[in-house]
Amino acid sequence: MLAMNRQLDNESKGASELGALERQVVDFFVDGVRVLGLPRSIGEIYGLLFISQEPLALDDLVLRLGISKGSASQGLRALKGLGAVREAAVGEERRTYFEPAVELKRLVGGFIREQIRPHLDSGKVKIGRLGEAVRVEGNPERREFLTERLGRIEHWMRSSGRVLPVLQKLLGE
Amino acid sequence: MLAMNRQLDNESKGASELGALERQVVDFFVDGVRVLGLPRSIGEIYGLLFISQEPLALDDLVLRLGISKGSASQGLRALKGLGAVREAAVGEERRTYFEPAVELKRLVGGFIREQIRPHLDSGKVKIGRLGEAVRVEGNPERREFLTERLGRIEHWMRSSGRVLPVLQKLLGE
DNA sequence: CGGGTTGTTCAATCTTTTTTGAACAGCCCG
DNA sequence: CGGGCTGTTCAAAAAAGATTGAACAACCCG
Repeated sequence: MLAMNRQLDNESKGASELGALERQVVDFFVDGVRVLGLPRSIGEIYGLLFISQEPLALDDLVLRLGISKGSASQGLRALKGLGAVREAAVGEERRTYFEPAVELKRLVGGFIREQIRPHLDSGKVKIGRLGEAVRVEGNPERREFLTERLGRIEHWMRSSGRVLPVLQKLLGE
Repeated sequence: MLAMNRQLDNESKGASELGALERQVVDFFVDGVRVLGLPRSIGEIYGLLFISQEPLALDDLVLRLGISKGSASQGLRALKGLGAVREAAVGEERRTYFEPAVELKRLVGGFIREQIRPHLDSGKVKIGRLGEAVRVEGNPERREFLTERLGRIEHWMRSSGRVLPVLQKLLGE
């Protein structure tokens, strides 16, 4: 019944549309996440949560952003995985409400953990395999060159690995 | 005529195909640039240059990677813009040859300059405009909330701006 | 149970981005 | 000039990626 009132309100009063300010904030985050290689819907969801004073449920996102239930569900999952969104403790309702994590440290940490680390790690594996290939290279001059280049990549990866924690620390303030 | 010989050679001897090791390195970079949100062809081009002892010309890339002249041209332009590739001084030939920049510092610097900075800057502009919208918000409680959130974004952006130079320095070794 | 509500999954569809290739601009040299 | 290279541009095609929506699982409560 409560839910129905909410729905009717939204339909009739146009509360489902975003205000100008909300639109701007959402767009800001859409741009933001694009830089990070994440899909638009994720930026929209996070943006709306970010500018909402109250936690929102999946249906709110669907209604106000005009996206599908599927997108909202997947977007929320991804955001939870990144630690960018968490479930909010809201009254006795059955549905779950979400609120944004707003500490830069946490956001950056989640992104590094989910998006950067895995790539660094799989990269290390690939480079390891490459080492084999280089060792069996016949031509000594070529082998020396390859060794140098490969060593350089390894060095890059080590540097990157060392930099990430520093990054997190610096952004933690 | 020379060019024709080259082509015949490539067709007949298969010199145009990548060896196993080259293929692996190219794939490694394809993955790498994808993380950065750059297209596959750019990873291929940089990867092949990286593992080649000699500088390569546009036609070499087309031939060996099996990509179109258009892709090679655009990819090289982007890589030049990033400072990831430079023209190599090669004998008296008319065509221009390219070699990779292999210093992490330079690569990261170029990426920050071309991809990150512009987004940070345009973000700042957008947030500035948002400030206006917040100041005219009628409801004081809402206005206070918005001010807090907006301040948080501004703080994020300042932190990010401060971190970039540190990043570059750390990766410079 | 059974109907209502909340949320998930995934094949099909739509959108966006990348690649292609043909036309062309510029240059060099006979 | 004119023909042969080298490289660029950009509209069209292809590929990659995101979104939709309908089917379905899981729960809750009378």
